[in-house]
Amino acid sequence: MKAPSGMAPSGGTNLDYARSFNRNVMIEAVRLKGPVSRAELTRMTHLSAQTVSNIVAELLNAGLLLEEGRRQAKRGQPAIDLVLNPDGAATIGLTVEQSQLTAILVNLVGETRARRTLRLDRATPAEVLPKAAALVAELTAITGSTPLWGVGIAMPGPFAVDGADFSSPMTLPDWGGVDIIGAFTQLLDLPVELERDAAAAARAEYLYGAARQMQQFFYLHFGVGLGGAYARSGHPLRGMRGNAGEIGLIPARDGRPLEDHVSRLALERAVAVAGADPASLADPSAPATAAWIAGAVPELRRAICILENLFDPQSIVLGGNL
Amino acid sequence: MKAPSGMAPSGGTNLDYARSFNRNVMIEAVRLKGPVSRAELTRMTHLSAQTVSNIVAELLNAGLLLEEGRRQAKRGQPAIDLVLNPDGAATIGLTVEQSQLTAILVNLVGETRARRTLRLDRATPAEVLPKAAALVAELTAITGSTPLWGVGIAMPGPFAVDGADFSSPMTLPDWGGVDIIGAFTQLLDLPVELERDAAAAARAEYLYGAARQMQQFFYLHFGVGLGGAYARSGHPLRGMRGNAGEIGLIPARDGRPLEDHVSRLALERAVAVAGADPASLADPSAPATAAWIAGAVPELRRAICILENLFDPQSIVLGGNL
DNA sequence: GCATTAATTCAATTCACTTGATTTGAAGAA
DNA sequence: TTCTTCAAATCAAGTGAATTGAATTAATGC
Repeated sequence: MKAPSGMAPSGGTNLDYARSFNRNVMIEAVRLKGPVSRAELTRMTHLSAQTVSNIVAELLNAGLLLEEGRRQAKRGQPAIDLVLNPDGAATIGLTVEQSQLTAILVNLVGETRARRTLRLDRATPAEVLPKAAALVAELTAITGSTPLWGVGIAMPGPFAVDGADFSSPMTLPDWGGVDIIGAFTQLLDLPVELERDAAAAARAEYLYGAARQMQQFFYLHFGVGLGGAYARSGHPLRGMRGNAGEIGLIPARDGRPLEDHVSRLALERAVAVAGADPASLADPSAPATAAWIAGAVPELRRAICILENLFDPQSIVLGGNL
Repeated sequence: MKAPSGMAPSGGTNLDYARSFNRNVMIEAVRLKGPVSRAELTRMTHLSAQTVSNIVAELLNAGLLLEEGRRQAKRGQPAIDLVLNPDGAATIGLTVEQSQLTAILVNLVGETRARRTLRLDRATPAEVLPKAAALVAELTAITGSTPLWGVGIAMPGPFAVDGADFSSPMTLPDWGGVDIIGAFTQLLDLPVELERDAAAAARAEYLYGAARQMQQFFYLHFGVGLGGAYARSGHPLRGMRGNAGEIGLIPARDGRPLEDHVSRLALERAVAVAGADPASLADPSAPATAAWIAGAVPELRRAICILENLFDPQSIVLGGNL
């Protein structure tokens, strides 16, 4: 076993890699296609029946799969349905925001088993890293004997780019030259993945939400700002610096960032300027809100047209809190 | 050997697939990194030295690689440089345009060894398919004993979409419901790949042109219209229907497609409207041309800004004939 | 009860890659 | 010249993930 786990960018395959690859394929297949039999997995993966049988036995033994009784068949031996064991493994999701830090413990079917939040004075590395370690330790303690696969970190985008004046009001300060993945990996001693908030949300939609089974889609994330991510087979397009999909920063018709027109921050600002009651934000019939919507919709429509042409996605999925 | 060549969308791996995968990796490595030694390939691919040695022997034997003499080293046994055998294999590129059909025979280092062109009355399947078969047969005859890997077909984008009114002046008529790849595969009895013209051009830039070694880039294709493609590891993003990257169709500030402002067709139209000499098209100091440029540049700048934010590419590569 | 059908498993085999030891070819030192 | 050092490349044996082909299991339908 010489190859690093994962696989080098342009590296070759070996038996070890093929092995773990096929285990992943199998787990993914069960996750996506609900209850399936070994025979169905054989047809889906193009592996031999024997191989599927062996791998399934292994995964059952590891507690990742469960047998769910036989199906009523027409002819032949009835199939045995297999499902994911919801608590066969867990992952931790860590969300870093401007003024708070959230950690959730998620099981294999996307259920949140625990949640912890801490307020932050300012989301600097010095403040975030130790607090994150504490939260992760706390959640790890809960897992007990169920294996913990790793930690997924979501941070507001776009990521700062050294040298370039490439930022938005959403970008976290003080993370400029930091090797974020490296820092967290060393700190937590667990596999770590890092995504922009919108990309992380897109993955969640693919795994457990509206975009399940969607081969490819663009996810529009209405948060405080406006983010987005294109995902194929559940993997968000990252781009050179992890900033692909930042639709909030594309120029609107007036040349300002789209985010200035279509986002919660924009709505809040519009309502404040109109001198309206901040409580009326969510009320589409309030005059200030209605006026804002009238202005935002055409901009959004234009943006969606751009997305359709540049990504040709199967679907555009909307999410966030707006 | 049960798995189909290539690999099923979500299929598993087996020894056969790993084998061909590693051969591909090796060829790609030699192609990209110029002359390399077996030892360097070992480090690049993370395979064992023995495996690399075996595969290289195989590829030398197949005539795909050549040994290029020893290198002057400092210590240790000097390395033997390996390079691609330019004529170890060939591929055919087939370009379908509105009124002509072009086939080129390309060797492993991207040199065109032969070119054939036919005029078309109209690029319908009934007219294109037999003529394409004739051209391919003609070029195949030239190859002699060098293996022919397959045919890459480039067609103007966007591809027609059934039902939707999703087309541009560039789209070929009459190809609506046609299974293009299937038709050509059956006709030519060779592996066939199909891309939009811009995507095909992007692949060429990656393989032999300005984007060599570029992990990811957006390619802007100035043809008659305006096309584009985002490519990662040389593979263009295809989208749901192969139409991803169609930047010519995104709305400009006035709501019309960008292509109406930035393209050769737009320039021709502008010059014609101004009543200027069509020959002055290429002269940037001609008044009509200069006026057109002044209008097109800001639109193009906006588009590039959109690309930067949506794809976060390493670079934007320009190509085409403008 | 017996043939039929399909899912699953048993037993033996295959083969791409790895490991560990060895050989090869050159530079540098005695 | 001869020996040592170093790195590249190869030889020979072994590993293990997957495959193949035959056998087993569990239901339906006659």
